[in-house]
Amino acid sequence: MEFFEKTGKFAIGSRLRMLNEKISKDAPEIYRLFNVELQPKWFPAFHVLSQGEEKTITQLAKEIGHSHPSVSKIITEMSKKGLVTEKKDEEDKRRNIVTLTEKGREISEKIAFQYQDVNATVEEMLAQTENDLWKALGEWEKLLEQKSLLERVIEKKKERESKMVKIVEFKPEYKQAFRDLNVEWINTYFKMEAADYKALDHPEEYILSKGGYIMVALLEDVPVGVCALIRMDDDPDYDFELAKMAVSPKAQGKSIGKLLGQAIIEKARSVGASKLYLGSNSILKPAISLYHKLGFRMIEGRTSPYVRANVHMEMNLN
Amino acid sequence: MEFFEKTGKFAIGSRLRMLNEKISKDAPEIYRLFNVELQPKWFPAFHVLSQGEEKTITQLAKEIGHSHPSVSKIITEMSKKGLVTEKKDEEDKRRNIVTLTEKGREISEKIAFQYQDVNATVEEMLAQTENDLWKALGEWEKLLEQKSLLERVIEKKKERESKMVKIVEFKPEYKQAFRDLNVEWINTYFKMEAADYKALDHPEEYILSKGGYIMVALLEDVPVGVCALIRMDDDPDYDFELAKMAVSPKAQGKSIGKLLGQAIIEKARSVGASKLYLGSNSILKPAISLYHKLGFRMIEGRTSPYVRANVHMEMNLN
DNA sequence: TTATTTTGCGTAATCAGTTACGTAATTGGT
DNA sequence: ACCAATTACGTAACTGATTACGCAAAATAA
Repeated sequence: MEFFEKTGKFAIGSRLRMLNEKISKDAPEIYRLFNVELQPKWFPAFHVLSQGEEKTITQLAKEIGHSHPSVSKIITEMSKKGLVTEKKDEEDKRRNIVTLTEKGREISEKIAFQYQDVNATVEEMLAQTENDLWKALGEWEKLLEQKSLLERVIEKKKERESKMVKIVEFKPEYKQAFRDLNVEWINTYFKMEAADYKALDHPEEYILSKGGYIMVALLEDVPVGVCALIRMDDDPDYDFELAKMAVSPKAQGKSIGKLLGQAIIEKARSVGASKLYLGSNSILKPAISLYHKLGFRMIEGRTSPYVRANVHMEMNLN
Repeated sequence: MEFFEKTGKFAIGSRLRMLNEKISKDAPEIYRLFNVELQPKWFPAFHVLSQGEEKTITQLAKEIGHSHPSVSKIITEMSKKGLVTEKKDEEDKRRNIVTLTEKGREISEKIAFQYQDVNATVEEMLAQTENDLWKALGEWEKLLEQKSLLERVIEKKKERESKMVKIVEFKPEYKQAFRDLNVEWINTYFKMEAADYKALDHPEEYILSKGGYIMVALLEDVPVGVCALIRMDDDPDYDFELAKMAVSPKAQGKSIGKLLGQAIIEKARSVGASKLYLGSNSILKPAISLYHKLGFRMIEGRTSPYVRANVHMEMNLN
């Protein structure tokens, strides 16, 4: 299919489907060729049963990787053709125990040649190709077991998007964004406090001029996240408080908080700080989890000028 | 899936289907993740249209490798969502010309990132495997284009079965089979003639004792085909007539005729014959085609003791 | 022991594709 | 110039799978 060469890997699902279709279109003919009165779709269940043991519907479903209603239907069909018998389990009356009949066993012998020839054909085809389809399928099954395609795509998306985010130092033109982004999230969870207004309305005066820092995350040159490092003159244990971290809800899911956090910690380190403090609230689970990832640890028995702070964390920079 | 390791290559169809299923289960989520209001099944048609040109239903179907009713449905659905417009071709009023709308074009821009991320994800997965699934799929498509799975299996079957056929010299115990196999086919197409009875009822007397030969094809020690080499004393041009070739209808499709023919020609050669004759009838197309394959050429203007012979062939053994 | 949860499995609805078929328009052969 | 064959495409029926749902039996918890 030329189409696939043009669309690229995006269409791998379609491609699998179409190859499967080409192959399974021949399947009924092949059964007819060998005079085996079996529908191709019966094969997986039939094959498991022909190993000799009796099985329940759900056991079969699990082994062949189908849904149980699918197996249920298949077994009813085979039962009608006299290939299997169903009987209720005496001990557990919900169970439907399926066994191959005499006729079923005869067919399973007859199918051996077909099995052998098809296998040999496929092996021959595999030998004629450079890339082993069979092994490749196995490898993909394993990869997808470890992590689904969706999860992988989510990661890729984040990776790309976080590459588009730039972290820069505060400039006067970001003053409005610094205020707005913070006001937005504070108001969704809490109420603005006096200390908030001071710092957010006058960042130069209350943060920067006192030796603090503000970093801004830009997405396509638009500020979408901010974070501040505020000098702590009142407590000699700490150099800075990490505060005023806010990310626009529109830019969520791009690891912007993480990037900002990493950048601001790097900044603290570069100016010689050795210990940081931060106050947060226990209802902000994702934020606290982020702080943990950045290297902060919980501490007990501190107070903060903010009413909303009921969780206290610190981080050593050495 | 452990199941596939147990069943072997026979289940390659199932395996393709299941991998496809795992992948396509994630597809709608991925579209949602990127905020693209497109159904996964629309993608192939959508992608072709987003290349810019307008297309008819059948053109689309051919390009994406679906049936036209499938495309027809997909286009109606997309049309309802305002992604495409349909309009009748003025020149050929049967044609339904499909174009992307403004909204469709917007989505096609939005999808670019999704496309890019999914592609990158798949590439990454391919890089993590030893056997390249993508290339393998391409190779299989090519192989199946050249020769379908069914054709390949038929060949394999013949190959195996012809290995089970043994060609042996005549023994008295095969006398009945020699007669029955010939009577059966002669009576289905023609009527038995006097010359037939002579040779078939008394092969020792009329064939072997005059320096002729009979070969028998055995399938699991049961005679399923016979063929004779009859001395031609009346015509100095030829050493033998190849005659009385008969294969049981139950054993058709196993190249038994070919094996018998090759064996008897080999026999003729080994006893120093240099030219063979045979007479047949023009309605026996497969037989004549077999004689051609064995090396016989048509000749004109001969007669034969058999009424049914209206085709005459010969073969040089040098 | 009794109430709740889990399990086994059958039925119904849905889904994404297919083949079969019918109709109308166009093309081609005589 | 006309009749037959071919083409475009929509509708309907079918297919092989799935998810959703519900009931009864068994297992578990209170």
